[in-house]
Amino acid sequence: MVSIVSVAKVAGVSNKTVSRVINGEPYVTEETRERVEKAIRDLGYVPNMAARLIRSSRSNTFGIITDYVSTTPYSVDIVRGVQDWANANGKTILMANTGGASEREAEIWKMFQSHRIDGVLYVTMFHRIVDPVTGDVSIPTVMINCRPQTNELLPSIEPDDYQGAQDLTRYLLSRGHRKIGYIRLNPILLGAQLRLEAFRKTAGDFGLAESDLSIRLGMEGPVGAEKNYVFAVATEMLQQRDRPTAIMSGNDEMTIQIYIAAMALGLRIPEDVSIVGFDDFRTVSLALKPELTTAALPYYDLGLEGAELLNSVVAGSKARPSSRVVPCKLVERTSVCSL
Amino acid sequence: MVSIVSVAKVAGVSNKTVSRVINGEPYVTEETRERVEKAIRDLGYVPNMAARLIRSSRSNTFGIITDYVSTTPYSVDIVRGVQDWANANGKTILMANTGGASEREAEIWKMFQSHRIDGVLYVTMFHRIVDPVTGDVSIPTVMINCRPQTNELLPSIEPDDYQGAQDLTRYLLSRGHRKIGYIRLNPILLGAQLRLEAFRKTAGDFGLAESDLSIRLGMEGPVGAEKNYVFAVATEMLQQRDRPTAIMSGNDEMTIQIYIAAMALGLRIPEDVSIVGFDDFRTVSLALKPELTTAALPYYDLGLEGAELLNSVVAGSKARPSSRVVPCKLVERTSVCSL
DNA sequence: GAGACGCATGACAACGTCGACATATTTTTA
DNA sequence: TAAAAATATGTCGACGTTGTCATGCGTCTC
Repeated sequence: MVSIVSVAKVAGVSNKTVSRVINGEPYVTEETRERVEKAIRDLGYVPNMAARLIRSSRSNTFGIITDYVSTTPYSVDIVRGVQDWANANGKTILMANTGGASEREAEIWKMFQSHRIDGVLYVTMFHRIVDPVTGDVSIPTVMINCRPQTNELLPSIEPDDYQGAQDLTRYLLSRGHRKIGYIRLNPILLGAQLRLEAFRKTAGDFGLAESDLSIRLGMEGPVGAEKNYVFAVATEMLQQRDRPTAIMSGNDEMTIQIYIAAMALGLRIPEDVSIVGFDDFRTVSLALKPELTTAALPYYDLGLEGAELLNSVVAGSKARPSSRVVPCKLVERTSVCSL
Repeated sequence: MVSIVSVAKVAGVSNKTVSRVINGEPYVTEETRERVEKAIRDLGYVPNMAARLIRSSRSNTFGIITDYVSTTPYSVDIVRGVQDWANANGKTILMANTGGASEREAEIWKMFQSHRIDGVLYVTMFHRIVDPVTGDVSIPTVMINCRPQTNELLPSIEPDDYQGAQDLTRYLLSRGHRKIGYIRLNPILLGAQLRLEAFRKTAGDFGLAESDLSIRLGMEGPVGAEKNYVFAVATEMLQQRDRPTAIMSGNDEMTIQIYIAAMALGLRIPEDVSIVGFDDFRTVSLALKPELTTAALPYYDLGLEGAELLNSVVAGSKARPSSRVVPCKLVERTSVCSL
């Protein structure tokens, strides 16, 4: 493998001078710089990060530790956000995935440490409360899409589920809907509670009675092996004499079943029932006809800002706000009509 | 940072002995071994990979380079497969994502080289023909879900789209369907051609005439900005007097629109139209009611086997078959009826 | 014209680990 | 019981890089 020494030999300078050129340090004549650069090109020299790390003990690498990538397609965008940030800022990304196993998690932290990672992004695929199992390894960490339970507060970045659901509820209210159904997400998800709470509160504040709200559970059970009641629940809800004029759904995925339930009953969307989702999972929200009005979860931004935040934590700026929340954006399409 | 030297000092042995313990080498008394292990635990020592690499020039790291992770939720499972393999075999994974930009791609190869990566997994999110832009960097490489165009044959692993579509077609034929509609994937995808070809050939061999097949284009245009005709095309197809009794869809995602089109016309699935998808993208295939019969793309296995193959390439076993194909599995659910 | 200064370069050590080789101790063998 | 072999441990240097310090040379200042 071609090293700094071979470059130095070819360029007829000391290896330190080559190092200077590589790192753009001052005090190198234009002429030597060119000679060195030519030698680098000719030999196809590429600096060895490992050697660099060993000297400087800064790896310029962040680790991402995720729970269930890809069992769920949702929040992969977080990872993309992180990668784009890393790319733009010359950092490298080491990725590992627990699959939900906590033994595995401790191993990963150890592995990260053995690579002398500068910081860790702890990413969950569902918005939830978790405690990282670090196995007595301590590396600067930022939590994305989740929040630590214990008080050893790690900084975190989360989506604003509450505000998203609030916006959607207000949107429905502003279109004149007064009887609204709500099909709940799996309650083990933090978003489920926040969204429901926002719905209840907003509708209540507006003046709707509990009886105007038809709230039903759509899913429950452990992640990856949920029981799914959505279709049945939606069918039931829409068969009521006094059926809601709009249904709000825990997420976009669930709206597929709501659409189908409605259509099977001969109801038109949105003329007979309006439907809104949550997430803006475009594979679904754009495939449904009429296209789905929903609240976009800011996954990509979560990743981007999480990396940024981690970077500042690593750089030593402390006294950071412990938790930051990123708003959801209402995406208006055509699944809601005005009454 | 605690190093092998500090451990040696605490345990009262030479650093070489510590090294021996860490690497499980023979010729260490049980007693010293225990003393060293205790010191390691007490100090929380973790070996420094960078230093190891610098000595042995084996990084034990694979790089994954992907095009569009997460613009599309499909093939993230490939990545999971790779990660699981890496995990089981003590390898580390460095991930980078081009976003489709080839300048970026060359940078990534350079970055990989600077980390002295052992091998690269070149992963595309759609089955297609590509030429890696390595920028004169050469590292052992395996292509997953794609195949190189030029003759500088890199080993590759691909899904068997042809066989998958063949199985689905046979399945429909065996249920008595004799007029079958087909809504095509975006033709820029390799899978689109293979699947269509298999459909045509299988139906033809069975004895169906071209006129029994109603083949229409569902999508076209550049990835990420496709034009989507599926809903319109499906509606049209189902309004024909002589409409097909079954529709085969380019992928599962498209079937959402087909379901909705059918239901909007008052047709029942599967009594009035049978529908099959492709991919087994479970967010869709399980959410649809009736649940979708489809062919599962072996993404996870692609990743697993790709990593395995790369490993053997790196280890120097050459003369490998240049391209391996992994079969798709037919997943029977309830969206098809027998006539 | 002598010291001070700025620039350009080089020599060398050190980072953490492990391979090659050396040495010390014990066990086996003839 | 001496020589040979096996076991246990240590010394030292090298991997590729960069930080520290030293050196050489030209220019400026008083």
